[in-house]
Amino acid sequence: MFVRMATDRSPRPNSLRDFGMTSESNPIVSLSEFTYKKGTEVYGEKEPAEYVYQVKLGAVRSYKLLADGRRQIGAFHLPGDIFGLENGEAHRFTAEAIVDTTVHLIRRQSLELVAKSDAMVAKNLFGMTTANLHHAEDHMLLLGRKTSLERVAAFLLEMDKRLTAAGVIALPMSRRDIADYLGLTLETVSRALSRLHEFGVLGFVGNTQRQIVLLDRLKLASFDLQN
Amino acid sequence: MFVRMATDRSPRPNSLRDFGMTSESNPIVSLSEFTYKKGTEVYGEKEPAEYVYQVKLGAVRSYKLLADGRRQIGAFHLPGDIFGLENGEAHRFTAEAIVDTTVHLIRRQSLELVAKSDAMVAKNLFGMTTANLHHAEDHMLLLGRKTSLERVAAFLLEMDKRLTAAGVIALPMSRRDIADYLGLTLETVSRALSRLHEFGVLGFVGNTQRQIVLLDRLKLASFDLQN
DNA sequence: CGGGGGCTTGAGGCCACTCAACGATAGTGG
DNA sequence: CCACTATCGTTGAGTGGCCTCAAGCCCCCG
Repeated sequence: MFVRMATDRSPRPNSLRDFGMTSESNPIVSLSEFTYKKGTEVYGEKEPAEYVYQVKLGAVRSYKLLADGRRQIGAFHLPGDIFGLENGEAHRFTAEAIVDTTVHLIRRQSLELVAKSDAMVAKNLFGMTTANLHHAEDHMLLLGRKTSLERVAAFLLEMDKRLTAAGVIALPMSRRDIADYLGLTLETVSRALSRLHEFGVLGFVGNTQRQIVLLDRLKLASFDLQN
Repeated sequence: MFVRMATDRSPRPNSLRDFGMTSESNPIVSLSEFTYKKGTEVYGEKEPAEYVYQVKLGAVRSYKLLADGRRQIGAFHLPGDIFGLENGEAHRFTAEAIVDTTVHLIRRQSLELVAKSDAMVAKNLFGMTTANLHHAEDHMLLLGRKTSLERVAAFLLEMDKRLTAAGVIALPMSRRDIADYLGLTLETVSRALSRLHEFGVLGFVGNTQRQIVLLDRLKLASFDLQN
């Protein structure tokens, strides 16, 4: 953890805008870039939260483990997403790169410093925490009360919104990751996808099973009972 | 909803301290008191969030429903707890009084006004949202990966921390409420409690099944695999 | 071209759910 | 104060949805 290779200083910290900063307003805040190899840890649960991250390219999973190895993924972080933002001292999840992933990172300390004087930044940090809360609240409903088919349908709809390009959902994560996100086993996820395929709701692109095209978004949505 | 009887103005708004205000610093903010009868709705999901609430006496459940009636309770609010705090415009859950419940309520508008000028208050609001997020994160792990026995054990340990008086856990909620909180059925909850009783981990007080005494807290904790 | 990881599919098992009966309790109204 | 009723909780029997275990295929990658 925290084994970091040479990083290049980003000359134009454009994604500071996501915290509510323009490049002119706060040229003090340093923004670094770093690439994690597939499967490596970005930070561990209960480690001190020193940085906040934004995915530039790739994908990250945030998860908790039980003592016997059972895993619950709380969220996937995709390009543009900010993760690792904590209010307390330590991280609440372990974060791992699902594929080779490039992130922007910013010292938490400097971010807090700016937030103290810039209300706009503080408001944006609050908004991000709120968004995380909303996602967790919706996910509790899924984990507590939805069937396997409903969970997988909901997952596809979420991914469709978040990472579809050219009509194709290019999933970066494995069936096991999906299963641990949805509170299922990988076999159950696979079966649910097969069923949706049979129903003509989705199709697979090429030879890989990670590229999915939604053929009938409306029908898919009907499998995920909304609240 | 929002059928409100005569409320008496509280002369000493002592619980404003929970937002980081002393009674001297902000005598402007009005704090009302109101009592909801058992089973009545405090607010509904997607209703505009006009007030923030603090439980003075009683208990409240916050839940989401699926279209077919499946229910997921996200949290129980017990005396001292603040609930209904939203960043967005609308409530994310429906809130109902589990038993006759007295709350303090404060206009959201006035709270936001104070937060704008008082950093301490703003920080406390942020902290409350963070606490809610942490609870939801832990609950995702429970709902996604724990067995029925582990869930019930975790529930008892949570309630033990939050509402034990004189060594007795006086549960305000029914088995159905517990089940909908834990993502189980009421029968499964009942069976789990019976098993824990057989194991000598807990006992029931009196004739009611809502008063529980923990006989072996350590053994109970061993049933809930920690992460 | 061999090895390994990822995915699918099948067979069987088990844990939690469903359905049902029953007792106890609390609330209601005569 | 006592039926009457509704609600709550427990327990049993049986079912079923998801899990477990296993085999086999495909693809990637050395």
